[in-house]
Amino acid sequence: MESIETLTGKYGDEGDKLIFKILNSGDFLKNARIRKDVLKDVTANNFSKMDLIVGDEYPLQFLVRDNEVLPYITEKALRYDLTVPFARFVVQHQNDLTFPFKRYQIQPVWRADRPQKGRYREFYQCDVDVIGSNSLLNEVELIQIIDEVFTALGVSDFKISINHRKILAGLAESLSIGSNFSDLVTALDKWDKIGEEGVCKELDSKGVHRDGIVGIMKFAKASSLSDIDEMIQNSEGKQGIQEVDKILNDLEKLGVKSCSFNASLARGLSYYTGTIIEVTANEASGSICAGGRYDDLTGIFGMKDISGVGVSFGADRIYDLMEERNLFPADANVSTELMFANFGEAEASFCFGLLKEVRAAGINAELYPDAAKMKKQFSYADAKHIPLVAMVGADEMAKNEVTLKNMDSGEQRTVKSSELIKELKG
RNA sequence: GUGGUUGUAGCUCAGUUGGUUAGAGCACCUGGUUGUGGUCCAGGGGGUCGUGGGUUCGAGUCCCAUCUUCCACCCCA
Repeated sequence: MESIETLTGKYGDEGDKLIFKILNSGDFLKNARIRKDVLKDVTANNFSKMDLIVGDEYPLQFLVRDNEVLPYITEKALRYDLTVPFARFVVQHQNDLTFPFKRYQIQPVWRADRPQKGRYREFYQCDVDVIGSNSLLNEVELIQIIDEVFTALGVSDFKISINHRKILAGLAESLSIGSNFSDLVTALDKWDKIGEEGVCKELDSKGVHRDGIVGIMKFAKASSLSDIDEMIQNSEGKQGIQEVDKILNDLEKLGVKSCSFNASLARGLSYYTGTIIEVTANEASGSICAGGRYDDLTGIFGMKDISGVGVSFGADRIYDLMEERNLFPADANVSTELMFANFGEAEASFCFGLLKEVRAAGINAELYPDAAKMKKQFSYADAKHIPLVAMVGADEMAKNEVTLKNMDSGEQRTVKSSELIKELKG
């Protein structure tokens, strides 16, 4: 949970609407006020939508505008991402941290959106950030992490795209459309989805002039840095090109092949100022990891000249993708390696001693909690894919033995309980 | 936020032009097996048909409202 002012204004206009606001606790209307001049003139006499009146009640929205009352009734919100709260944390604890400061964080975030495929109201982000260093080595390292993660997970066709906000800013300046910069960003980012025609249409509707649109189209179709070099003449844009060039060169030396420059990558979040990164594996389900460099985020909270860069893995989308492609190993849900069957009170307490020893030896084990019928206990072990079941009934207990059953082959044999761990380890 | 869509057993779904006691598969439970699962056989429990109104002799089926689900847009992990 964050103060609402910590979050607003960092994610763009649309982003602000998607922040999950929390109604003040207690008598939340106590301090609510609304200016006279924004009060909608609704009275019983001039109310034009009488059909909307239900009995003696009518919707409050006809009386007040929500954006006018909102500041009075909500002062907290659920975190929209992990980056902005992280920046707030860094500023708050700046005296206790050593810079460059690195951290990872895995937590849920919330979006006040209508859920749909690949989009959740609550989902987990896994963030990795380095704050307090301008070095591009951080970008290189983060991209290397992304490459390693998706390779390890078996997502074979992932693609890492990078671009640079300074290149985009340079483009906007070169084309004299600086005032439409955010329109450029949101439109360009849809290139893969709605194509050239769609992007043109959107830019046109936002009032971008014809020459600007032509320039943007040429830019979006560029496939390499050298293609855009001549389109961008100002120093800011040139710096962006140089930075991306260096990152790509370093990655090549490291043998990372999954990353490439993508002119149409733009990213909507408004706090990015440098490199921007996005990972896709299946275009339909959107990005599964994204991030970038932000120069001013800590500045907003009162700590100047600290640059940070980070990426965020979308855990739920990655999970969906892996589930869809059957990438989870069959033994992923095997947690118990050995189950002691329960034959009754005396046998169970005997097994409890063995259970402690087995666990101390690093083997995940459990004792069935009830002295249920064997059929039920074995069904349980089977359903949970527990590979071994240990049986200690009256006979075994008397002889200090354990009967082990291999659930896969069905074989079973009896060993001395003192040999149990050796048997399991071997 | 805008447009559409869905709702029947724990899950996936049938249910004809409105007509007796709303079905199936899977899952679950019991027994066949007194200390043995994954197969098989026999039997069993479980649904105010999302909710609230209405039309009708009669509503899972038609009408209205409301909630919910999913999808697209916007935007994003």
